[in-house]
Amino acid sequence: MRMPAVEKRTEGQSAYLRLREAILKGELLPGQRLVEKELSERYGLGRAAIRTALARLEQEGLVDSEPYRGAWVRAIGEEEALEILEARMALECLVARHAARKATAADVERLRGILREMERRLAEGDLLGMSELNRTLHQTLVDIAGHRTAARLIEALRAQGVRHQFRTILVPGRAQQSLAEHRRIVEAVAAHDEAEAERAMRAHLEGVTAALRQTQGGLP
Amino acid sequence: MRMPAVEKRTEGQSAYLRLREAILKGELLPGQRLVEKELSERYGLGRAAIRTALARLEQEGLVDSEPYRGAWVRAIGEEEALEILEARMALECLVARHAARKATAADVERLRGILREMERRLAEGDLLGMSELNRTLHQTLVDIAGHRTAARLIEALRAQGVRHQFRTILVPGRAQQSLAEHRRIVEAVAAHDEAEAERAMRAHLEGVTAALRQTQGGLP
DNA sequence: TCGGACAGGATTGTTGACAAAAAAGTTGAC
DNA sequence: GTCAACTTTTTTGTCAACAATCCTGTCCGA
Repeated sequence: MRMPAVEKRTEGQSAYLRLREAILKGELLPGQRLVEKELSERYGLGRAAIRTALARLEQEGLVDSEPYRGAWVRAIGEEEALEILEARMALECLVARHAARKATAADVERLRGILREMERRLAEGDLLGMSELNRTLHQTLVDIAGHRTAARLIEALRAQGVRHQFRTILVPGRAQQSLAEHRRIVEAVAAHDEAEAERAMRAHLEGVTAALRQTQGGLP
Repeated sequence: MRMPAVEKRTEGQSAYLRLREAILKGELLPGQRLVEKELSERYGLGRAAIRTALARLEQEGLVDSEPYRGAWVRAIGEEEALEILEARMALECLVARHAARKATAADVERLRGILREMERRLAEGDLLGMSELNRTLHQTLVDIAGHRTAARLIEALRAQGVRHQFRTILVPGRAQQSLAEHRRIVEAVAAHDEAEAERAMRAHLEGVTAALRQTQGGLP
């Protein structure tokens, strides 16, 4: 599904993007029923488009459905959230290796720029900004790696795990630690050291996992 | 999408399963146009069901489409085939570790049973049977691991890579090597040795990768 | 009081028609 | 023969209506 600029989108494409975003942003909550007629009215799109979008979102793991009983936002439990992190770890280590192999000087500059911005945000106490840059840094590594298959899988996992991961930013000291971990990854990539890049990525995601375990039971 | 027994399926579910199978089996070829009306007539299903199935298959990576221009079976090139193997390697190593941690005596017996059957097939020169048992063994490891997220991802990757992997069975000596590699995995799982299970799985999939490189350019 | 039967309403699944867009074919000028 | 403009055909995208199924509430009998 090639995704054109806004003006040229089909209703089906708009429906998919808007519902996906609503789920990722928490406007549509885990367990919430997704009634076609209601969504159709809310988003001003036809029912056929909504149905198609729901099918797509279901394949992506964000929605569950049953014949004649409808669809709902899939709830990701604690156990699955950890599974998602483990799968991400496996794939992001692969990406880190590839990025270390392929990074150009410009790529490294870009990564270091993001690190500097992260430092700035941390100094301002802007945890949300940090979280957003965290994502930007990971996405940049994926871009540098140029491993499309891993990129696709990581994006789907990120979408599924986003609600759980969000809360790790509230763990005291996690932001500082995260910055140090990211710096280690970037320096390994800059040095074209594949094994160190993998170890650094693994350590980082183990830190995320630990933070997640620390916040278990406390969904915002 | 809970998948009920045949009698209770919606047309949408039937369409998805039948089209998916047709793609995996090579009845619908890479690059082939998937025209809704034609598929509707061929499979005796409504156009709406076909549309929904195509959307699902597209999310799964088996189909590509463009607005107003239709859908086609996605062609997986050599480079992507290797990417798929790399991503599988990352995830199947994770699975091997989990299987090594969790395997019961009954699980190990089951794995050894599959190995014995593979030996039988190899002795008979039945490469197709070997290939099928190869898949059974991997699936059994995934079952033992009980890591649903990895299972889902591996299944999608398998579906995408199946056409390329199929030709590795024709590489001289690959079947014998594969059996030895599988045996090493099973024994590591039996010994609850996570690190060895991971190493054995990595070595196995590296063997698959090497076989694939050996056959490059020669799609059947 | 409790459980089963039934009706009505809500929602999903399907169908067929029409709108919109792209692909293919035709025609005429150079 | 080539190319551009135009027309026709094919196919996808959308819509509204109807069919099918499930859920909920009510009623009645044991």
